[in-house]
Amino acid sequence: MLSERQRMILSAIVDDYIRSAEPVGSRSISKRSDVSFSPATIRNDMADLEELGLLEQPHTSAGRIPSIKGYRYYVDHLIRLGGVKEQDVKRLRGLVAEKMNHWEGAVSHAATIVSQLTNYTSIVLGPDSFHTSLKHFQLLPLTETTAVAIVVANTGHVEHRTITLPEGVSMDDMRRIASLLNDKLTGVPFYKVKTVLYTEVANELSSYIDHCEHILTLLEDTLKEETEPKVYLSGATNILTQPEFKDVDKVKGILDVLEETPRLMQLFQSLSEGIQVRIGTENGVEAINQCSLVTATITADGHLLGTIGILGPTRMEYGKVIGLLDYLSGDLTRLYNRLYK
Amino acid sequence: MLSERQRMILSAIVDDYIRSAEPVGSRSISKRSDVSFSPATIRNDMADLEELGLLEQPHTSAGRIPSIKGYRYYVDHLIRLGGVKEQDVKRLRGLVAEKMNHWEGAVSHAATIVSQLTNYTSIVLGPDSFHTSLKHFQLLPLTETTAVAIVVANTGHVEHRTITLPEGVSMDDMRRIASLLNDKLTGVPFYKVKTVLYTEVANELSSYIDHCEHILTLLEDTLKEETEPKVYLSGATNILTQPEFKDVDKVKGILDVLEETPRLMQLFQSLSEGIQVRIGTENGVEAINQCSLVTATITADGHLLGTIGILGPTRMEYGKVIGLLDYLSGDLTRLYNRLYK
DNA sequence: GATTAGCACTCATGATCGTTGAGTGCTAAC
DNA sequence: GTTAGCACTCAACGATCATGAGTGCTAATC
Repeated sequence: MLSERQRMILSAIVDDYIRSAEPVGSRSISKRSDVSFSPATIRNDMADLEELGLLEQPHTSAGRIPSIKGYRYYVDHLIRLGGVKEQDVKRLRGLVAEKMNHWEGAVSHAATIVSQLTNYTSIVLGPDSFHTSLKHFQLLPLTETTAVAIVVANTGHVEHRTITLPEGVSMDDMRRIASLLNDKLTGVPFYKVKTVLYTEVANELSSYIDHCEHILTLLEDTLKEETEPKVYLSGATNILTQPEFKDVDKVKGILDVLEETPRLMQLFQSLSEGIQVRIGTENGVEAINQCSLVTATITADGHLLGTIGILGPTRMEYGKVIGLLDYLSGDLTRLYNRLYK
Repeated sequence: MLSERQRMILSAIVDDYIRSAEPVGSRSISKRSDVSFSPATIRNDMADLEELGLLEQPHTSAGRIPSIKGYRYYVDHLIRLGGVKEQDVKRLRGLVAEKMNHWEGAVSHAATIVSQLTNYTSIVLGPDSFHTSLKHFQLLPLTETTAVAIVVANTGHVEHRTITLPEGVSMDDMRRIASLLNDKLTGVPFYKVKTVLYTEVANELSSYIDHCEHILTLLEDTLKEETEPKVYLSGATNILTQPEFKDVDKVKGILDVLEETPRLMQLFQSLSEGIQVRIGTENGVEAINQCSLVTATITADGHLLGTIGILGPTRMEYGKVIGLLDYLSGDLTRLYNRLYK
């Protein structure tokens, strides 16, 4: 149980440290206009807060900085959400503007804008395979033995792949296969596609084609890429402007995670709906122990359409970021409804 | 005119500096087993080489490092091309392997492998609009008022975009437009598409549809994306392992260029065929004054199919990199021929 | 005339050491 | 419970100095 004054002090220390990136001393807090206690009083409370694990001291004669637990308390109990600035609203308006008729474009554009407005890194995930289904499958011949397979999802996302026809399978065969796939698979969610492929489709296919397995593997491969959500990244280098990341080696680890999509996806595992904040080690990824990730899900009638994440130092402007994400996720939901309803 | 000994000394300094990243002194050269001159002699030559602008001295009592002009001379006259190592060949083999039947996949995979083998950053450009043509155009309805436009290039590259139908234009109209486009545009190189669109297509279109201009702009927009070559980047963070880039601010500038595709493309302007080396300021881009870029074009019967670039510090292992690119561009050309001939 | 040994000189690097000042914890007074 | 006072701590900074790698020059040697 924290006293009112302790809460105020913790809040002040977090705010100050977020601004300055330097340990905060008792004197500088007592000087604030809204504070009427002497440094000594504040020191006592600071010692208590440190005992509770909410503050840390880099060394004996330095001020205090928030611990991860301290940030957590701040985010859960003390934070004041930042409104979105007038000028920022204007830029975001563009996303739902009349001319924007391209979901993927809007989403990736959102990533860019958010990273610019916050000066952090933004990571945006497209819809996952649980909530997208196959809309259309098509084969376009390129040469006599190659063709482009095109997979369209109900979100308008398109994935493609060049395939080489197996020996003994003609382009005509493939055309028939394509139309069979459209019959059987249209409307099927992607996570079920594999099952349907190996039951219903396999059955019919085996009746008039021999090299069944080979073709099925080929098709499965082609459809698999759709299963993984698309990732849009923006402002990856913003982390370099933060004073606590002046050290190249620290930064390397973080940028490496950003560069490898699978490791990046790991960060987004087991997120619940709405806005979520993960501070430092809470992320469970060694390399970004010193970063926080704020995520917001975009949903329309129960469907997860995507996730927006903002990655910055633990010393992140949580209030501003959460406010922005809250606003943005609403905007994107509206856009989605306009496009696909 | 450099004497034989001066050439040998320059070569030794470049080699040593590439390895160690530290200024090279006269003594360390004279110690090499293949050198039989005293440090004093070497010092005299070093002074001459410095006068010629081929070497530089960080400060009076330090050894010499190559200047940009020095690297240039080295690359043009002294370099010994590195063969490709057995184990590296094995990894590259995978690219042309039977199972690899996907040009874009191979190209992006090549980028990854090269960046790993060299520890530099690799940048791979897909075919540009001068050498690709439209293979197929298709519209797939998503909802009543939206559709996915899919553009397939003769390389197998696919670009897509969700469009909202203009008022008063039915899905049937669009279907007719799509079939008209396929008639008129199939086989047309992308750089000519815009012209054809506004002459031949516009003519016929206006005869049975009113809102002609709006639709044309929409189509032009859709096709435009294909005009810009795709960029694959890999190993962007490798630059962080170089000792001369321990400074975060230096690195930020470089990574920023890599993050923004248009600025990245600027680097590839006006490249001639074959392998080309651009050292430091020769790149003409402020932020990467301290980097070198080695590029190789991939061509098949006169068509530019792509470009592979390797970006590293000016202190780059030119011999190894050039050898690797030479090998790789041959491999990719073979792959292309197998896939599309 | 080219090469080399010898030597004085330069200068970045790194260690040592005292100074400074921000900040703390404790005690005693308010 | 709050605060003034004070001794104490310690990172950061700057000054000073030793070290040594490397140079340029001169004079001797091949």
